[in-house]
Amino acid sequence: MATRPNSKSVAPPPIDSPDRRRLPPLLRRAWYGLNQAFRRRIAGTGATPDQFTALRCLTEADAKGITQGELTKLMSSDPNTIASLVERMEAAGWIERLPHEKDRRAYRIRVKPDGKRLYKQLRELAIGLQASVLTVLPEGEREAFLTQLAAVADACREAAEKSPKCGK
Amino acid sequence: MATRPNSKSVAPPPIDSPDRRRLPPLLRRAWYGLNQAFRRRIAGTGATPDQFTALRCLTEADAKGITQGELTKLMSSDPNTIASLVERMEAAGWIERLPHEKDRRAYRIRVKPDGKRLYKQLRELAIGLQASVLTVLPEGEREAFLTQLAAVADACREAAEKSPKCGK
DNA sequence: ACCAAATACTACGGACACGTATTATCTGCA
DNA sequence: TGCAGATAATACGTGTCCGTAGTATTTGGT
Repeated sequence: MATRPNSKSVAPPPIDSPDRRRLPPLLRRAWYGLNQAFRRRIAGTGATPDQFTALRCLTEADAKGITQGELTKLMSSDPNTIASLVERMEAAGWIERLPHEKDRRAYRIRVKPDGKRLYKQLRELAIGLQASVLTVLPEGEREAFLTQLAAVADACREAAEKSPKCGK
Repeated sequence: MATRPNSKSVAPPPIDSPDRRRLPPLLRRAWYGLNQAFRRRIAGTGATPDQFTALRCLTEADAKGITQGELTKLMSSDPNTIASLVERMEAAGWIERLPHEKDRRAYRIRVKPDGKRLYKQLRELAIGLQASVLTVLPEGEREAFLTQLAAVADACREAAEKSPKCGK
């Protein structure tokens, strides 16, 4: 779009609006857009995007069941959030919390049959959505893009961990 | 790390975990990480990341003041969310809502002096954070990455709008 | 001029993000 | 062995995301 109106001067005079070049708004737009699209597509199943993410993490992890703390890390989330998420999913009958055999503080979370069925169903929709979104990038660019995004994501996480609630 | 246990077969056997190559988890990790890092860095100011985003949008927009609907689009957000966000910011004395001169349903939102001061302060922190995150990409790759991310973000938004709350 | 449809916002509610504080349990170390 | 500190969850509160529903106002077509 748009020829550049005034190639200011300096080195990076690439495009038009300076707004389309800022990382935070772009990430915000991408994440909320993707999330909203997925939420609407799966609305009929009674599940939410986060619940699907949890099911995916649990399904791909050790079949013995992982703890809430491990799920927290896998989902790049927060212990408090996971606690209530897991509570709702347990109430829905998709997962169960068994006592941990070596640590009486923790649980082992397992996906129940209903949860497995639900996951299969959601997974199809998720795959379709991701594919349709990624087609906006030329085939040859996708891998490199995802690699860069992974590097950025790690940098974001690291930045977050370096500022823990006030200088340590 | 790990050497690959069994390089299954096919063409793209690039890295290890297939997990690091999925768009949704990467976006999630990047967005939440960035958001959390920023929230912690600005905790002392009493503002939240979203409130900063709103201040930025309002500041960069027409000085006459925009409506909540326009702010909703600028923030890739939702009318309901914006309503409560604006309510809190008005209560904090950072913005004001004036009657719109042509549409009695709408407001014109303006940034008050306190809001402008706050914005300047937050902006410094935001710039620092964004810069430090982007350094993980080689200088020469950043522009292309942001361009691709913008394309993906638009695709996500479009996907969301194509699934409006149940087939239209 | 009139009315249906669209639009700007509000009200209410469920789900999530995440900070702080508390309880129960585990671990490391003297 | 004994105990401080770390760790797994929970409880509670504020802010945000967003769906549904309702009110006030504007717009477009007749």
